[in-house]
Amino acid sequence: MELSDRKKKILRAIVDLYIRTAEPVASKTIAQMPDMDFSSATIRNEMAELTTLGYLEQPHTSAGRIPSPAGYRLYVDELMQDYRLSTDETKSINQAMELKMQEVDKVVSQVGKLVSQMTNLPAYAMAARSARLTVKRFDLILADSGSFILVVMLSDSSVKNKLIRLPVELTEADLKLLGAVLNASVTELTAEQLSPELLSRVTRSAGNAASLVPVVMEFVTSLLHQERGEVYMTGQAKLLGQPEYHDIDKAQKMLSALDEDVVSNLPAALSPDSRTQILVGPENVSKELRDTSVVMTKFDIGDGMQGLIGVVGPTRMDYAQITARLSYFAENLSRMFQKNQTPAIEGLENKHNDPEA
Amino acid sequence: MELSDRKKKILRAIVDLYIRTAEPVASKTIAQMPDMDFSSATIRNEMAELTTLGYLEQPHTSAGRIPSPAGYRLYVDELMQDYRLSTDETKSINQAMELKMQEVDKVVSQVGKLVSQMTNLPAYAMAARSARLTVKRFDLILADSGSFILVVMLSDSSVKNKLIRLPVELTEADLKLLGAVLNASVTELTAEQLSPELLSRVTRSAGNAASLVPVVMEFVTSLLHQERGEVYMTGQAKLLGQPEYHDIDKAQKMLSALDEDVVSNLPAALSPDSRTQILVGPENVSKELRDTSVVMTKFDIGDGMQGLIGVVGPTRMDYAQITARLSYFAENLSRMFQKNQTPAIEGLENKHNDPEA
DNA sequence: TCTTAGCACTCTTTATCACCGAGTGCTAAA
DNA sequence: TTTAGCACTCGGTGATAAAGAGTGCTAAGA
Repeated sequence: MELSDRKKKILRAIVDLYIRTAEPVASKTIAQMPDMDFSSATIRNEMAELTTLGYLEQPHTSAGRIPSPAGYRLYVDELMQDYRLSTDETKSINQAMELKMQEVDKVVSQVGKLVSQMTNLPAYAMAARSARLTVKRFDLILADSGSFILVVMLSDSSVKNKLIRLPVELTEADLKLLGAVLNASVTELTAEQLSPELLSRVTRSAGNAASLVPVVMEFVTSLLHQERGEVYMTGQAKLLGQPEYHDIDKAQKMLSALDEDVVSNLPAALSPDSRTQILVGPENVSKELRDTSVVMTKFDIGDGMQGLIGVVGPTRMDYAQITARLSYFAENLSRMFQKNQTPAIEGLENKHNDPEA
Repeated sequence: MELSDRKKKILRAIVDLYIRTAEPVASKTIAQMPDMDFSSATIRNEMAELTTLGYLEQPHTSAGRIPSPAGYRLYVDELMQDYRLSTDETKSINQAMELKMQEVDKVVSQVGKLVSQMTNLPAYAMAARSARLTVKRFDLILADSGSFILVVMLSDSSVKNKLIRLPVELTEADLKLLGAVLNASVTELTAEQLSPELLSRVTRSAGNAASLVPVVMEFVTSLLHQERGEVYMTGQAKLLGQPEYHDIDKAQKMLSALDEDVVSNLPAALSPDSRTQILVGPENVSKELRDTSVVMTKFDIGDGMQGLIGVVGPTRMDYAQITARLSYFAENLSRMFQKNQTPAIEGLENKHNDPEA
């Protein structure tokens, strides 16, 4: 059932106000607002109905109303007004980005910090690899005594390497053969296309270097499969400033959940189609976080890679503003990475020499 | 002035108890302890003296005593009894390590999480490179159209690489020459030994590839200089469980300080000689953290690299236990890395393709 | 001279109670 | 359908009292 325009107007006013004040909103307060041409009694009646419809809640009899999760949902979907960034804001965002992005090594963690600063909320950032990732090219360099360096260039132009010890004595020619075979058979394949059948075919063609094939292929598989890197989370303390977390117990539950659940479950919640997504309260990944919401958005890093930034805050957060800032930030990032052309993020996954290698 | 044995005994008892209960300790409570053969009145007198000497504090007239920072200092330096890990504890630590360390990519962040779990306190972890780091070997691989991959093997056996675009057309032979020059002149040198004079010498010998030398050298310099990687911090929520942070304001100040100061200032506070270090309250890096202490310890990763793990907690933390666990953990880690021989941590610094490269 | 029992004093904590004010729901009138 | 009016509910505040914990000091005892 569709709400009347007046109900919507009132609901929007209530959510707007509650977001600003964090206090239950009274009918009188609404009635006094400039373009509300009804008495408080009328508003009261409407509020009573909105309550039975499930869009508002009442902490106790003699308090005002606060939005319910359903109320927020309706608000973010239909009611809220677009927030336009002021030029001051865009300027300060741009400045901060230029300043911080110099430390290019740590783009992802820096991005997180910036977002947190900008929104005054805890933020997380991560980079995710797409399933389309393939190997573009292999190189094998004979290093000193008994080991070689495997250099793998990926389709996103990042380069990974691994030092591998030789189980048997091999000549440079053996390695060259292996390299040729790999470049012929294993390039341009996505993770899914790596079959056991392929493995045995490569092994057969690899001559003396056959014993190396499993190690190499395992490395490749791990590179292509690894879909996300480290998740960075900062600014948790910012939450404690919000009135909903003045109750220490809640604050703690909340922060623990942030540490554990959010970080591991969020990426899964990201729908493939929309860029920006808002998870309100109970729609959230963890039940602990009933009064916590998440706003997240994607940005492009380069071929085959995407980044994810998001903030976590009380359900009563300024969705319009936060969403606007986050999107602006993401657009800027995408542009930066596009301009740099060579994909700037690399080493998001740390390469590694396994003990058994 | 040296304290009498009895004063020390009483002080120790008070600190021990306060660490357990977080409540001011009363004379009567001490007097009732098994091997205290004095009346509460006697204890009271001693406590009064310990207070004037600055080892104890009194929240208000009719409360018991709590240790002052000086009291804690004395306690950790002289009074506290070694905590011996039970076999249960060592077993569970070992298990956790085996389990978690499989995700070898993320050793450092995993280490942090583990330490936090083990101590039930916020923990941080980072890896630091020593100044002794040198380049062991260069390789240059001509990649596709107009770019090549620079592969650098460092003295800690980690391998770094960078994709560099060619400003001019170069042949494989040109690159080979450059590689030979680099391997002859720039290997085995620490960051300090890289001089401008060296740069020009290399440039002169590099033939057609001379224009590449600055880019290459800049990369090398950045690798050798970069003394520490990302600092990982987890488990902040654990602090909120501690009674000293039931005051939200304090909690927030504390957590903000953790985000900013600790992470950036801690490494500086690490003395080169001792392995484990305890910073009590005001000795701390940030003034905000008067009632917060830090315990940190180092572990060896491999030639030229060290790791740092630490926990942050209320001044009233169980130093003996925490120190014991941390040390055990660090020893285990050192052993792990030693066994693996090829240094397992790599990619702590993310390699990167600069836009201008 | 050192120890200890006893007691007055201080200060915090907790409970109780009354009161105020904010806000609602309902009724009746416009 | 809207609105004015009013009774009712309930949380918040502040004052007061009572209880409890612990100390410091004094004076007696070893």
